[in-house]
Amino acid sequence: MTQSRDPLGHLELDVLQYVSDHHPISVREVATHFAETSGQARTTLLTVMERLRAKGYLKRRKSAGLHRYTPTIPKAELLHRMVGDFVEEVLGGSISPFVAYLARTSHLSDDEVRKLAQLLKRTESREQGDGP
Amino acid sequence: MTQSRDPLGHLELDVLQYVSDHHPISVREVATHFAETSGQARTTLLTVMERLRAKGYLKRRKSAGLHRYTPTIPKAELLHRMVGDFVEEVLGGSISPFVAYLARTSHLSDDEVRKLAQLLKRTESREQGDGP
DNA sequence: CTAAACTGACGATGCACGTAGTCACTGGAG
DNA sequence: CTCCAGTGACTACGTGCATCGTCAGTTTAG
Repeated sequence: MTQSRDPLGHLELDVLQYVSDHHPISVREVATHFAETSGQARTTLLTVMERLRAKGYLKRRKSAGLHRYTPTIPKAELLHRMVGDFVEEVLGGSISPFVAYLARTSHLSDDEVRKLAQLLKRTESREQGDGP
Repeated sequence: MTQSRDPLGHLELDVLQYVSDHHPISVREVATHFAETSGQARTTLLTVMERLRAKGYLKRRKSAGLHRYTPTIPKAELLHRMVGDFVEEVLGGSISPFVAYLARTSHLSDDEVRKLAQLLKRTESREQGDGP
């Protein structure tokens, strides 16, 4: 059962994803990246990463005088959780809005939408998950 | 282009959706509902609804001594936006995680996943939207 | 070994949201 | 007309997240 998880803020999420794509990684490296792209200070990233660690999303290991961070769960799992949380909290457990979204953004034909809906029908109101 | 929108908090979202499903509706009615389900005070809902109005998600009209609220955009549009924002901000514009999610939660077969992925292929990296 | 550079723990500020109380206003009951 | 219940504007506070500065401890360059 979708165990309760600490929600993530926007930056926290970005950082977590970046770490997921580059682990193991040091605060400095993450900070450098975000300084260049969004302009935050090193300590901001340090704070965020520590929060992420406190929330259980990251772990770290001291090596050569500094800490290397790695995610506690693989990225695929992370994305899965986030999608699941979104479906659950925002869409109220229904994926229909997704089908509609996909239909619109990808300009599917009525027939394609029908096929898609049918393919996904069993998913409705059937939350479960997490293989090892 | 997905114009910038004020983000919504959890309660704001719930309220907006409830209003979307019951408009036009008064604060009292909304408050009664949330008082029963989640226990908030009337003024809390009033505050939230006014914030929602300030953000442009709701409008109101005085009628028979009180205000009736209605959404400024239809629910389908709202959901579409939220899904779009989620895909954009959290998934970085890629819907692949969704396909993976659907595949896992609905236990699609490899073949079904293949079909689904194919069906949605054109959507990848193709953000657009919003009719007038 | 000493000093410069780097690292991380803490503390502080600002804003958004959830939460709700107070108080003035108003429309309808008598 | 008067008074009460309902309504809404304002104000306020706690918490969470984004943001950094400071400062002390640790490495590493000379």
